[in-house]
Amino acid sequence: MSLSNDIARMLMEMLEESGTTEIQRNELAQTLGCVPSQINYVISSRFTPEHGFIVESRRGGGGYIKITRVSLDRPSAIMHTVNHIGEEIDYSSCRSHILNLVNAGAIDTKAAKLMLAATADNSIRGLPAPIKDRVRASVFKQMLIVYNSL
Amino acid sequence: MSLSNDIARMLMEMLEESGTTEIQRNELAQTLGCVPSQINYVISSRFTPEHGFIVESRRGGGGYIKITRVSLDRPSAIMHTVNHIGEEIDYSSCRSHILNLVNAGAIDTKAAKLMLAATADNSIRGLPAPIKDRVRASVFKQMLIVYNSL
DNA sequence: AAGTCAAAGGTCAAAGAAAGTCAAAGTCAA
DNA sequence: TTGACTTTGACTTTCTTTGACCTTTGACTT
Repeated sequence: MSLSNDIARMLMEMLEESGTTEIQRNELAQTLGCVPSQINYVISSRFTPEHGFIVESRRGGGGYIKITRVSLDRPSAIMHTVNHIGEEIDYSSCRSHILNLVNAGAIDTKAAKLMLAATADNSIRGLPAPIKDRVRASVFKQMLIVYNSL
Repeated sequence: MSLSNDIARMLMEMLEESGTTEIQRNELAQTLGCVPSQINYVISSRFTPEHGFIVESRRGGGGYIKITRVSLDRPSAIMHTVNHIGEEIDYSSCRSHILNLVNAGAIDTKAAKLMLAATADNSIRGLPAPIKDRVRASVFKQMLIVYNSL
C-alpha cells in the first residue's frame, strides 16, 4: 500500500467519529515520517469538494488544517452534480462524484455500481483520452438525470 | 504449454479462494520471468466480461490490477446476453436486449432505465457510428456483468 | 501603530513508480 | 503459407513522493 493511502485512511478514521477533524500539518507529517507537503497532496487528491469534504486552514503560529465532511440534501444533490460536470470528466473525478452521492444518500449503491461500471475507462475504451472524457461526461449526466426522474 | 496459459492458470488459482485477486503487474511479471505487458495481454484475452470477469486497475505508486470473478456457477440470462453482444451493437438492438431482460425478470426496471440512458445515442455522442457502436457494446457489457454480480 | 520574525501552512515542478498501448516480430496449426 | 494467437519492448499516461521556495499569521518589540 502507498503512503498516500495510509494517510488518507488515517484521516478518514479521524473523521469517522465526529465528521470533522483538525490536524497540525507538520506534526502529522512528523509522526507519519513523511514530508509535510505530502499531506497537501493527499488532501487535494482525496478530500476535495467532489468527495464531499470542505477543507479550511490557517497558517502561522497555531495554524491548522480542518477537514469537514458535508452532505448535500438529497433532492438537489444529483442536479448539483449534473450542473458541475462540464463537457468532460476523467474517471477518478467521476468516481468521486458517485461515491459522494452514495454518501449523501442521493443514489443507492446498486445504481452507483452500474454508474461506475458504465463510466470506467475499461468500458469507454479505445478512444483518445479527451474524447473518452467527453463521452464519459455525457453518459454520466444522462444516467444521473434519468435516475433523478425515477 | 504457452506462457499465456501459465499466467492465466496462475491468476485462476489466485481467484479460486475468494473470487477476487489483486496483483502488482511488475512484480508478477518478474516472478514469472516475462515482460509486464504480457500480463495485460492475458487479461485482455482471457479475463473479459464475456468470461465473467471485472477488471479494475490503478497506475502510479501503489498501483495494482484487480480481477473479480462473477457468476462462475449460475448461467444466467444476463451472461447469455453478454456473450451474444459481440464487439459492436446499435442502439435498437441494445434496447431490445434490455427490454428482453426486463421481461425475463433478469434485471429490474430501474437498472434497465440506467442502461437505456447510458447506451443511448444521445449519451454516446460525437463519434462516428462504428466507433459509437463499439463503445456502446463495451459499456453495455460492463453494466450487465456488474449487475450480475450485485 | 508599525515593524520584525519565527512558526505554520501552500505551491510547484522534478523525479520516481506503476500500469497501459501499440505495433512489430515470432509461432503454430489448419 | 496464411491467419490467429503470442511474445516483446519502446513509448505513454497516470499517480506518488520529495524538496526547494513562497505566503500568511500572530506574538512581541519599539
